[in-house]
Amino acid sequence: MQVIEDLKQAVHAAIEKAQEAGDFGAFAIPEIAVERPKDTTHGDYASPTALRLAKLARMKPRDIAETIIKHLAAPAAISEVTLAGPGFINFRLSNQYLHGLIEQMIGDETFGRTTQGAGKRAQIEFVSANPTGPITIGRTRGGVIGDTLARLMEAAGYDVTREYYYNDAGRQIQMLGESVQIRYLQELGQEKELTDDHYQGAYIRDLARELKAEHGETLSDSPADYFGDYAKSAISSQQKASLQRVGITHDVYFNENDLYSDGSLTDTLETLAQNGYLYEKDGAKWLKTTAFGDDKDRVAVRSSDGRPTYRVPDIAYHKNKAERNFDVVVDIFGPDHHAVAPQVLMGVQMLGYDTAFVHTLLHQIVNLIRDGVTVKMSTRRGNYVTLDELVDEVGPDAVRYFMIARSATSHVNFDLDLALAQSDENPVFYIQNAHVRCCGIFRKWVEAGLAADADTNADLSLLTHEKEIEFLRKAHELSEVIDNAVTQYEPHHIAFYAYDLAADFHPLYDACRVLNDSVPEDLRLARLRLYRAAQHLFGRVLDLMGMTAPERM
RNA sequence: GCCUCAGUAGCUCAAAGGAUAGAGCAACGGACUUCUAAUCCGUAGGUUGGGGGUUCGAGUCCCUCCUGGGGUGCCA
Repeated sequence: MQVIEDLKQAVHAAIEKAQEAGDFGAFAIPEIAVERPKDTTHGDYASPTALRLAKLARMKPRDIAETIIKHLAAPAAISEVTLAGPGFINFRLSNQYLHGLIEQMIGDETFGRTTQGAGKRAQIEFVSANPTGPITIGRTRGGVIGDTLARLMEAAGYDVTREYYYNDAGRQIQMLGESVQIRYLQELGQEKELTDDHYQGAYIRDLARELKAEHGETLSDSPADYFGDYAKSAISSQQKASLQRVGITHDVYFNENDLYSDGSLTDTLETLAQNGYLYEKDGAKWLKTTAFGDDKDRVAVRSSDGRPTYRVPDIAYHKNKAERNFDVVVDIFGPDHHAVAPQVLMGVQMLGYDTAFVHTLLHQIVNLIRDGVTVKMSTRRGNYVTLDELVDEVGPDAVRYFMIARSATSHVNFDLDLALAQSDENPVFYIQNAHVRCCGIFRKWVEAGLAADADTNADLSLLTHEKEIEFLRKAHELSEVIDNAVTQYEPHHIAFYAYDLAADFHPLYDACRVLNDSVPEDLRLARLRLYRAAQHLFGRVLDLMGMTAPERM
C-alpha cells in the first residue's frame, strides 16, 4: 500500500509543480486516484488523473498526462512511467524493488502486514450459536468468514477480539432438556413422544444413551432441567471442538444471561422509556422503531409472560459493545438476521449511541451439492449436515477454502464431490501444491548433500526471467489485498489472491528449474532463494485463510 | 405486498466508476527418462436478465420491469 501512497503524492506534487511553472492554470487539485489496472500489461499501477482533470485544466487528457509526467519525480520503487490510452499514466515496479521483497518474505513472518489498523481495537462477533445442537454448515460459513476477517484485520494492524454471544437459558434450553428427557425415557422403554417443538436431531438420542450408559435408570424421576443442564454443557463443548477442527476459536464468550443478572436489561428498558421510545399497547411494550425508518414498531416485552423479546438483550449487548470503546465492531450474521440487525442498531441509537462503529456483514446461505444435486436440509427435523460431518468428509482445509472462496453476498454451492476430488478441478490442492513443490526442492537439495543454507547470500539481481518477475509482482500485491479485504469487509479476496498466486507460481516452477545441470550455479542459488521466499509466502497466505501448508501431498 | 441477496462464457464464479469484461472447470489440440503431471502451453467460448438515466467513461451508481434464493413471529 505504501507504493500507492507514494504515487499519489508524487502525482499531486507534479501537478503543483506544473501549476507553478504555468503549464496548468490555477485549480484546486482533487484527490488523486491510483489503481491497479485489470490488464497487467498496462503496468503495476495506473492513474486516470489526467482524464479527471480535463475539465478543470481545460486541456486534452493526453496533454495533461504528458505535462504531469514531465514534472513527475517517480518514487524509488518505480522504474517506468508511460502515457497510454486516452490519458492514463502507467507505472511499473522496478526489478530491484521486487528483488528486495524476497528477503522480506523470508525474514518477516508477518509479510504483507499493513498499518491501517495500527493502534485500533476491533471486535468481531461470529458463530454465536446457542447450545442446542451441532454447528450447522450455515453457521460454519459465518465462522469461517469471521475468523478469516479476524486474521486479515490482525494483519492490517488491528487488535482483534473474537467474540461469541450465546444463550444457555430460557425456553430453548427448557425444550432441549425435555427432548433429552423424553429420549432417555424412551431408552428405558417408556411410551413417550416428542412434540413438534422439541429437538428432533439424532444427537439428542445420543445424549440420552450416554446418560443411560452412565446412570442406568436412576434418572427416571429427574426433572427436565437436569437433562437440560447436561445437554447444554455437552453440546457447548462439542460445538467448541467442532469449530476448533477448522481453526476457529473465540477470545470472549459473552453470555446473554449476564445481561439479565447484572441489571443491563432493566437499565436498557428504563433508558428506552425515558427517551420516549417505549410504549404500551395490547398488554405488551413496544419499541418505536418507526421513528428510525422501520415500517412498523416491534415488541420489546411480551404480553403473554412479561418477558423481553430477544431484541432487548441484543440491544443491551450492543450497548455493552459501544461502552467497550472498540474502534470497529463487525457483526457477522446469516441471511435470517437481515431484518433484525437494523432493528437492534435502531435500539442502540435510541439509547443515545452513535452506531457508525458497527458494521453488519450478512452472508448468504450454503447449498450442499452431492452428485450434482442440492442436498435438502431442514434444521427443525434435525435433517441437516453438520460441520463435523463436513470435516469428516472433505477435511478442514477444503471446508475453510470453499466457505471463503465466494463473496459473502453470494450463495455458496458447496460441491462435496469437487471438494473431495484429487484432481486439477480442486483449487485447494492447486494452492497447497505450490507449497509442497517448494518443500520438495529443498528436500531434494539437502538429499543431494548440499548445504541447506547455500542460498543465503545469493545474487538476487540474476532473477530476471519473466516468470520470476511476475511471481514477485503478485507477491507484492499481498499487502494491498489485505488492506482491500479489510476496508471493504470482504475476506474472500484472500482466497482469490491465493489462487492467483499459485497460478503465477506453477508456470514459474515449470520454466525456472533449480536442480538441473544446465542452470548456472549463481542463478541456481538465486532461484533457490526465490523458492524459499515462495515457500514462506504460501505458508503466510494459507495461514491467513486458516489452512495448513503441507510439506507433502 | 414489503425487506434483502443474486442474475456476467455450457457450468462454478471474479472484477476500487476506468483501457480490449477475466479465471477455473467442462470441450478441443499439445507437453512427462519431472526439483511428484494434484502441473504446464495453446484453441474456442460474451448484447454482463430487459429497458431508461447519470458522465469524459457503467457489469459496477440511480429509476423501472422480469426471474430465482432468503427473510418478513409477542422464536433467536
